Amino acid sequence: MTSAKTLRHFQAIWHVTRLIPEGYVAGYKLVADLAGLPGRARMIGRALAAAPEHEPVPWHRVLRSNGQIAFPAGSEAAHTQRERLLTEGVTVNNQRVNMAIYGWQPPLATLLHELNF
DNA sequence: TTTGTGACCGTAA
DNA sequence: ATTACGGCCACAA
Repeated sequence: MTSAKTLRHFQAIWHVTRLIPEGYVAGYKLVADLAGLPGRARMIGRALAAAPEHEPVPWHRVLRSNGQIAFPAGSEAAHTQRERLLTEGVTVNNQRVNMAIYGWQPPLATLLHELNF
């Protein structure tokens, strides 16, 4: 199973993901950075896939840094993610979201707190 | 143990 | 706009 260390990382990732407001999105890199895992964006997808159901995590608000839905186009997961985003008012064109419009900018206070400054 | 595979990213052609 | 590469690392085989 997952080591204790990995579980702590996953929990940090779930925590950060829950900070993303409804109607906004964030890239895997930003989530990794805020979770204290710089350079380890690949870990985010794994963590979100393993997110507990009873304490929901808004995984659909996490995209590639360029705004693309990471799941293969046409896949079931990509469909679900698009649906959830549209429900929250986030426009999706061609598997892609305009980050300049919907990209979440963490407040400075949040940055300082999450990065332990 | 080693290897291959991702819900990735930045850089450089 | 696209492709290629190297870095990243948990996980399964």
